[in-house]
Amino acid sequence: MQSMLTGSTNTENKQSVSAVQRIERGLLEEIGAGELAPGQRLDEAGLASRFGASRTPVREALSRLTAQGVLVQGEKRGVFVAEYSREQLSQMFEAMHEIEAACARIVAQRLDFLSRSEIEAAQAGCVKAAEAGDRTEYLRANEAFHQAIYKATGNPYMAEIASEFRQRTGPFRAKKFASREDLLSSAQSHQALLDSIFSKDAAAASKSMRDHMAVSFLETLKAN
Amino acid sequence: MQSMLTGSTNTENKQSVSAVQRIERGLLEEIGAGELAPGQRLDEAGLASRFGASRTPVREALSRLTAQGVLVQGEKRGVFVAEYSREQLSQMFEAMHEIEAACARIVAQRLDFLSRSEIEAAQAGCVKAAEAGDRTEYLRANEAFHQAIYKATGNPYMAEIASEFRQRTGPFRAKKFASREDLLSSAQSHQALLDSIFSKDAAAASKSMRDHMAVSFLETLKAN
DNA sequence: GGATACTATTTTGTATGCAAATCAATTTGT
DNA sequence: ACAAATTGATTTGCATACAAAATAGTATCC
Repeated sequence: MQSMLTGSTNTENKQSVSAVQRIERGLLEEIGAGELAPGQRLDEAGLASRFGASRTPVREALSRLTAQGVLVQGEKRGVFVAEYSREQLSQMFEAMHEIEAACARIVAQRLDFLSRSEIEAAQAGCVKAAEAGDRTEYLRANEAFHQAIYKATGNPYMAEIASEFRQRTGPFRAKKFASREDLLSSAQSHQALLDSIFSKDAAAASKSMRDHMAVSFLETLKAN
Repeated sequence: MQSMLTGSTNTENKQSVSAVQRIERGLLEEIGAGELAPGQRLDEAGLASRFGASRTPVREALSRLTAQGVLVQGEKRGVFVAEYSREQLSQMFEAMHEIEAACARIVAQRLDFLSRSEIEAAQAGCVKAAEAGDRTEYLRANEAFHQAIYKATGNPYMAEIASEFRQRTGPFRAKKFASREDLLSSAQSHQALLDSIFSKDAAAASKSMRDHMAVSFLETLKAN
């Protein structure tokens, strides 16, 4: 009778996402999408009612996101969506720069067939979105592209920190890509990077990624 | 009258550390010192009574440390001190490798007088501890040395992730340095690195750091 | 004797309540 | 009229309580 309620099918059970996880994911999504702007204050009670939970899980989620650097604790009161000065943005991008370049170097040295397919598929998605001029779709495809590269390092820790920085800079990068030309240009830059990687030239791969990131940084600065 | 009690002098007020912070720091310290070994299970209630607090702040601290990767959630029940297989250790060190090398490269390009003094002071501490054969002191000095380099990058985010990896690998690296020779050798390796950095040779600095880290990794593997 | 089912205990996740801290606003004094 | 102070309203941090989940232990049945 209540067996239907107590849990979904045992096979493939998605381990009944805890409220904390729901809230954490939800917030990340909203921040990533720019719905919660940098500098915005987050009210515990408000979030609690909005997510249909009590303050306790909200608190835990905020805590974790703060530890990840997505949120910051204000001087006195309140938790805020992390907001970075231009100097901080610049420093953050420098760090991203280094990490992404390291990823590219590693991938160039260690690429296997499966990863190559995945990366190529992701790039195909980027090209398609760029040609269609679909900005939203390109943002998603671009994300997948970079994630594919991280994954191809075969090193979950590299992937982890790279993803973390991506998340932290996400709200700022989200303002990029004003025109269809920007999308096409970005996709082209991807292709240059892939050429280096697929030719297993670690130094060239690293440099291509640096170039790509440098452009990305400039665009981001312009947009913020 | 009570002005003495309500707060220490308003200048330099240490903003009355919250219980969460006390617990978080305490756990980090114990883990770093190896008192809490990798794989050890952490009991919420136990920690609560041990730190003289309730489960709520303990929970928050555990949550944050989990987000930082210092702790991991077990399959079903319990939070554990992160424990890494040899493969995972290897991957973690590879990531550290890359980050530390990037730091060295940046520092070589950007070294200012103050940072140089700080690094040299830290290195002096390492040499002194090594010559004295004081392992405990060397571990501390070595930590200070690496932190000085991170700081010298002028990039808090690079410093942050580098520190994070240092923290995560800390319990494993702590088993290194069996003999006085090991200490001296490590200090010598530092010196080579500094020579590269001070000569502003970014490529050489990066390579020196890689060499240093490679040795560190091998020693760590042997000890674990 | 071994396996399965049922109960009990430990443990986690969430809710609520309360006290201390911070911010805002009104009032008071000069 | 403006600065300082006091009061009032949010809001945070922590503690406790309770319910659901999971493991361990026990008993029962074959």
